[in-house]
Amino acid sequence: MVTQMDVARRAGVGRRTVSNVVTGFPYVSKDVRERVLRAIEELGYVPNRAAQQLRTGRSGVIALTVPEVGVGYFGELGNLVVEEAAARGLGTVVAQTRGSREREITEIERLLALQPDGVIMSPLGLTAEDLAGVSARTEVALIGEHFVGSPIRTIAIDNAAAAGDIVTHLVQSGREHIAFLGMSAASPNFNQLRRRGYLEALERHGIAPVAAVEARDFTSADGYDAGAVLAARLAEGAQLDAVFCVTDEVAIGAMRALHDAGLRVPDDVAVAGFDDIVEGRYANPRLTTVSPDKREIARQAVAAVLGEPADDAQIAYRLELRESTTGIVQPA
Amino acid sequence: MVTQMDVARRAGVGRRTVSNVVTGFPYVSKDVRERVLRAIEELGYVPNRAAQQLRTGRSGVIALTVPEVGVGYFGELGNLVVEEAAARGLGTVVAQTRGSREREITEIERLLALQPDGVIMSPLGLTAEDLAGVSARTEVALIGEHFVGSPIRTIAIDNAAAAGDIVTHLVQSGREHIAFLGMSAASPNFNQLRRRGYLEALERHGIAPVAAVEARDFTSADGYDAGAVLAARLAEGAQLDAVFCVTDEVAIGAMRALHDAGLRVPDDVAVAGFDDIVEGRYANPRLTTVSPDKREIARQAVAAVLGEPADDAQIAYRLELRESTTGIVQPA
DNA sequence: CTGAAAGCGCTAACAT
DNA sequence: ATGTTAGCGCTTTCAG
Repeated sequence: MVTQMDVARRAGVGRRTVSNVVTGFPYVSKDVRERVLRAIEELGYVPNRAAQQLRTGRSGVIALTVPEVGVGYFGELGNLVVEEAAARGLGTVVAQTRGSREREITEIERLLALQPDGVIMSPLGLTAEDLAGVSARTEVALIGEHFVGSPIRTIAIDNAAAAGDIVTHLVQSGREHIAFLGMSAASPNFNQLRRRGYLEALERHGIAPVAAVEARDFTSADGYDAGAVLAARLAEGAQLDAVFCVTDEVAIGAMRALHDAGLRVPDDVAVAGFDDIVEGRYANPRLTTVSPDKREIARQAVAAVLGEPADDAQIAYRLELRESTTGIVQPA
Repeated sequence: MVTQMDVARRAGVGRRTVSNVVTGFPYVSKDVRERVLRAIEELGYVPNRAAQQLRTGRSGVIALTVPEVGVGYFGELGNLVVEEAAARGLGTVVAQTRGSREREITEIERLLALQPDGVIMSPLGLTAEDLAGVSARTEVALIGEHFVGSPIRTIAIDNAAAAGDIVTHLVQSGREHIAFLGMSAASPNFNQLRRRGYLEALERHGIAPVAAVEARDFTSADGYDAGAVLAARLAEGAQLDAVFCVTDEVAIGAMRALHDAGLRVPDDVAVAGFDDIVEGRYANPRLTTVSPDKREIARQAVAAVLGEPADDAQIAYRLELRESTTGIVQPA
């Protein structure tokens, strides 16, 4: 193994200087820095993480749990977190929890065993108590939804407000029979917030909600099934001209079901989603959705978990009004 | 932070003794061991990984790259590797490569930055040269397919032989027009091996291959599309009574397409897959497949990457003859 | 069976 | 701007 000392000898400098170069300490003459860099290159020196960690007390690794890795909203967010961490010279270890409390707990334990500097979570099944237990052991930041009453730092948009905005958009485009397509009351918090935003917005506009259609979960398949139910009700004469889906994936499934039932989106039924996943941008028709500033969420989550002072409490979002509600095709 | 010294003081023993207890050194009196354990418990002592690593030179972490995590064959295998490693007290960091060489390289770099004790890979796009580069930097074991001409330790079944066995099963159940459904020649090695096994078996039985149908990739969607092509050919009068699919996922998609086209499996067309993923066991009809001993693959891969002496070179497999080729329903 | 002590490779306080 | 040095927490040789 090549050590700092070897590099120092090769470059004809002190060990301290090598450390300075490696850690980016400013006061090193250009000439010396280059000599050191060359020696590092020639020797193939790689700093020993264990030694760094022992010395600094930081492992340079953060942990991340998401329900699904590499797919949909959390997949995109996860990649951004990994990128953001990498940009700060941090490694990221990721675990996929599938949203069940049990798996969330076992995966967290696995991650904690690696003694990361902090963990970013998108818990779906964990209780406030579980979270308190974890945050007693390491730095924690939550993304995606606020845990009511939890003191843990949380990075999220205002889900209810965003849901309200998109419902308002539907109303203003002349829709009058707007259904919510999501999970039931006993669902993750974000689902409830989005549903509440939907209900409150309708109330503000003096419009009665259409009987809700329940999705089992948040996959496209669930959206498809629920969309099929919706189509059947329409065929039976129910009034319906718009659907607000709890996530883009559900919306994409629902659009497919409506299409299969011979309905046109948005001519017969407008469809809106939430999260702005890439699949929605390339769906046919392109999906109207709420677009949270994911990069900013990732940035703040990493900052939060490193104990950096809080930025803004709330993350920005904007409406992406696309073909599935407007009928207007725009380039992706 | 609670250190070994704290525990030693609390238990009224030397530091060495604490270390002995923690590392499972045998010669510690039962009495002392219990005192130490109690002190550890009371103080909430957790050994510092960085210090351990610095001392022993081992990080206690292995890395794993798979094309997809948590889904299908590699998902199941990945979970088994994680389990196997955990049983040995090792952590596992996993990266998903999606099978492209580019992603494989970036993900490997990310993992290597964590300085794991070794890496287990299922490379799909890497060249032998890439692999040599990685194995120069750390212990490497390959799973899933043999890289021809690579000296790197590989854990795999005999893909060609297994493919031959399953084709022989099809022939012996009276099928005469057997198609291969997989990728083209310019495909990952395992695809080529399975295809070759198929061709050689047919030749042995004196049966001409049916014009191959090409799948774009190894997803169920690809299988569905290819299956639809097959169904169309059949409708046009082509001779076909069996399909051997390169993977279970492709087979499941193909079965769905055949079903949608009004064909019965296995009455009209028998379908066989490869890998024995759980979805196949619950598919309708249940899928005949080659079942590699995944647990053993995981075990040997972990052993190999830790530099333990080689076990058996070749992993066992067996044929799972199920409804999709036999017509006989058996409990899953 | 247990204690003393060396030292893994690195960073940072201190000195120059 | 660069050199000297202590010590992070642990495992392990060497003595007892």
